[in-house]
Amino acid sequence: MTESVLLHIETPEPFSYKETVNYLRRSANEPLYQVEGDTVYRLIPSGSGEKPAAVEIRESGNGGLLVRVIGEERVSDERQRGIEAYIREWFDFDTDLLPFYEMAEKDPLLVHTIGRFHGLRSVGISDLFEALCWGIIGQQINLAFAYTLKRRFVEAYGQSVVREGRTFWQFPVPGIIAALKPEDMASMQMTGKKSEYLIGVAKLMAEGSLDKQSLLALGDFAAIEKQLTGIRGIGPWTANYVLMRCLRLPNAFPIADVGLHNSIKALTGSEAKPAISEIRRMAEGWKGWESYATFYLWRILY
DNA sequence: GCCCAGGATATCG
DNA sequence: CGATATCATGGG
Repeated sequence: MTESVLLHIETPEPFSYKETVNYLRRSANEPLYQVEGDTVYRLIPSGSGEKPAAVEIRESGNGGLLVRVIGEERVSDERQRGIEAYIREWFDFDTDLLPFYEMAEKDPLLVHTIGRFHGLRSVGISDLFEALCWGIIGQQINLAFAYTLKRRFVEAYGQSVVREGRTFWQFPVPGIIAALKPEDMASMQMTGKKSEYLIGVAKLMAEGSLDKQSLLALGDFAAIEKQLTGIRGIGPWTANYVLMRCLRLPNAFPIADVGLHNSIKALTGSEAKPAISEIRRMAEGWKGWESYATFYLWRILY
């Protein structure tokens, strides 16, 4: 085994590592992390100029997470803090789940999910470009195919490092995608529209007119949503998906999501998928927790 | 072969 | 403004 450094990260209450890994395991085609047994491997970006850290994450025997930084014999305190902060954000450690559970206990749709997935936290997508691209890629196609496209996209335009025989992929940076033409992505079965949207978003980010910090600085939910939906290829669903997974706004709500509809349909035993107006009624008690409700409902089917 | 998929946009009435 | 057509490709 190569040299490595071990870090320990405290976990909040409640938190289920098992449910988190179950979520991460849902596609074997996920290119940005790998799950083997109960161990997770991925790259974690570092500060400007520094190379990303290749890490192995598992559950520590006496609570908490054990993170092994692979291939580094020494990791500065600052780098350690960066890795810890990344993981805390990825698994949403700073949210107090108890109010959500109190609300969900009285909700006919959510009550079953919070028992079944107890301790699951909303897994995030820290990188804005990745979150936007993943939303665009996932539009109107089934998830299995979406993962196939994502893998092809990452392996075609992303960078990778090899540690201990394992390949770690990094999501492509906007500058690379901004220089492409839609035809370049045709061979990976990316449709013309998706390619066009991906390149458009990449250009905005590469030229500096779109970034996570500026969006968050807008403060107001509606203002951020409006800025996103003003971008070609980003409608209400994608905007709310990104607000939820990347900007971590608790009231983000991709209400038009087909997966959400199918989960509700299954839970209610209904013949047909619910109308948007019905969902809006069912979600009246979710105020401030729409994002978590959606994440938990997704877990029923995916 | 058919229906559906973690939608968005353009167009029409 | 709300409804409808079109896109575009694989999964099951």
